[in-house]
Amino acid sequence: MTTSSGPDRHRGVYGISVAADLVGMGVQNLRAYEARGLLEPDRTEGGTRRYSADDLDRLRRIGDLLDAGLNLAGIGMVLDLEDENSELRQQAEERADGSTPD
DNA sequence: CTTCTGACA
DNA sequence: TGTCAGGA
Repeated sequence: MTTSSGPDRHRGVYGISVAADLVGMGVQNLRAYEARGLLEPDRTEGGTRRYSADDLDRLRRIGDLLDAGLNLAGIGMVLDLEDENSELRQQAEERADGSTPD
């Protein structure tokens, strides 16, 4: 298990500067997205943002949606719908035990 | 690292 | 509208 680490998908430990570098954006952009409600990274005791791998993936989605011509307001709605759709699909998977409609 | 304000494409 | 830049 190597130091019994929890799930590494969420609660990742990425500082805002490293997260901004990974997504190729400025730190100010990441804060602007959070101000618009596009994502909500974890906050440490000192108030520093902690971006997880899931947050990094969401930041990349923001860049793609921005390139698609959407604005921060529209991106927030899309992200919210995508998150809801993912959850609905997961619940549907639990009900369909081994059906695999595909 | 945080937040705010200012200016630019 | 979104991004970049500076200063506190």
